[in-house]
Amino acid sequence: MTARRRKAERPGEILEAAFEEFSKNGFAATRLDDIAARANVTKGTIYVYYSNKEVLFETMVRELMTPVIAEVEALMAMEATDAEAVLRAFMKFIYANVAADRQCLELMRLLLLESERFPHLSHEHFTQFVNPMQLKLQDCLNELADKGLIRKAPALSLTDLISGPAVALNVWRLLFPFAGAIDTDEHMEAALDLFLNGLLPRD
Amino acid sequence: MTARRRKAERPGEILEAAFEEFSKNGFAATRLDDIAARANVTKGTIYVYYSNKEVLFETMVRELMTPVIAEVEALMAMEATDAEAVLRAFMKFIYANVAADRQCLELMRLLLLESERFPHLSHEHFTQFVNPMQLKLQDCLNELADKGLIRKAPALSLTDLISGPAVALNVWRLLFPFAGAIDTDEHMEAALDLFLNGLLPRD
DNA sequence: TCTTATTGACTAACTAGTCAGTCATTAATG
DNA sequence: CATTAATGACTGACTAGTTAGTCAATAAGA
Repeated sequence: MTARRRKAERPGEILEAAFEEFSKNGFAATRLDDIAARANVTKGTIYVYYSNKEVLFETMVRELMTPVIAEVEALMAMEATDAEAVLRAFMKFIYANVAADRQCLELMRLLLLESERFPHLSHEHFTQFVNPMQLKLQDCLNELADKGLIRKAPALSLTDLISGPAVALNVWRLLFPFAGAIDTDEHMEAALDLFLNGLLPRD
Repeated sequence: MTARRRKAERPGEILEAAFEEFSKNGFAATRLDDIAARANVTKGTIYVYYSNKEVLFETMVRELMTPVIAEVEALMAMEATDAEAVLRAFMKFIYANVAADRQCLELMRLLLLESERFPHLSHEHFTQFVNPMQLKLQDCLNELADKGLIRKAPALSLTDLISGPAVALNVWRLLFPFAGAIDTDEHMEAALDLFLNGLLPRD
């Protein structure tokens, strides 16, 4: 491995190690020496690439947020012609970006955890990801309701209900990792069916 | 204020202060001196009542959990004779214990936050509160389905979907306190209607 | 040889936990 | 009732340990 190659890879390796350590212990309880050890460097090296602990943390969290934000664009093309299709697309998107892998999981934990120290991180996440999606979903639901394709239910004004199952699944996994694994697709299909048809019998 | 009266009130005052500081900064980033200052004592006094920082934290969290656990008993008497009544009772209970006040809110944040350092706390919360409730809800849903009062939907095997809205509301408030306030009752009624009737039009 | 990534020993600051001492209150004594 | 002794809640200065951040020295590649 040449020195140049190492230099190109170091920042990523350090971010990876930082993710593991920060998501295990949170910002304050994580030692830079531990991150360094996990990345197979020493603390000094970290300071070559990141000016301090806070910058390292923020960079790491932003790294987690990037792929999420990129996908929002695609969703904006959605047309409200079929209730199930719209709902399925949104829920797929939400599950994929909230409850899909450990990185999503830990992103939420970190945002919750450090919202006091890094308030602008959750604010960014809101303006770049959550809010645009909610607004688009609101539009679609309104349009579907106007066309008579869905009921004019009180839930229509609370779009967060649609993302509820994915968020709750995430929290469940974070809080109770010892409880059995839940299949993400099954969870989503169940939620979708519940939202479309409700529990009361249909004739 | 006599010395004896002070002695009776100190532990509670310290717990109160500990709640404020810990929920603001988490375990590691909270200074005992700050807790002491908030409780209008000095650090030494804290050690008169609590043997160390971890014990103080655990005592404080358990204090938050007690009222929640006490209420579970009442729910166990529920009979599955009416779908809406059952669902409303459960959701009322869940919203009341998950999203009602700041203490519920912060309890969840703290459990999420410190699940690595204090795993037995979330485990306790699970066995004493979450799991009993889920089992009871499962029973009720099964019975309602057997009686034909609700559809045999896939959601029936995923009882966490029912608590989803309350959990999601909680997360929403923790993550995005800057977003406008959401009325808890309205939220619950919307969720209830969504769960019972679904979005698709009914004839 | 020269450049540059990396090291690791160092410091400066911070904080959990300790403990000898203070002082207001209460109880005992004359 | 007045004085003294005992109590125990509380203090705050101190120690010991930890960790973010620095920088002169080193080693490895070009």
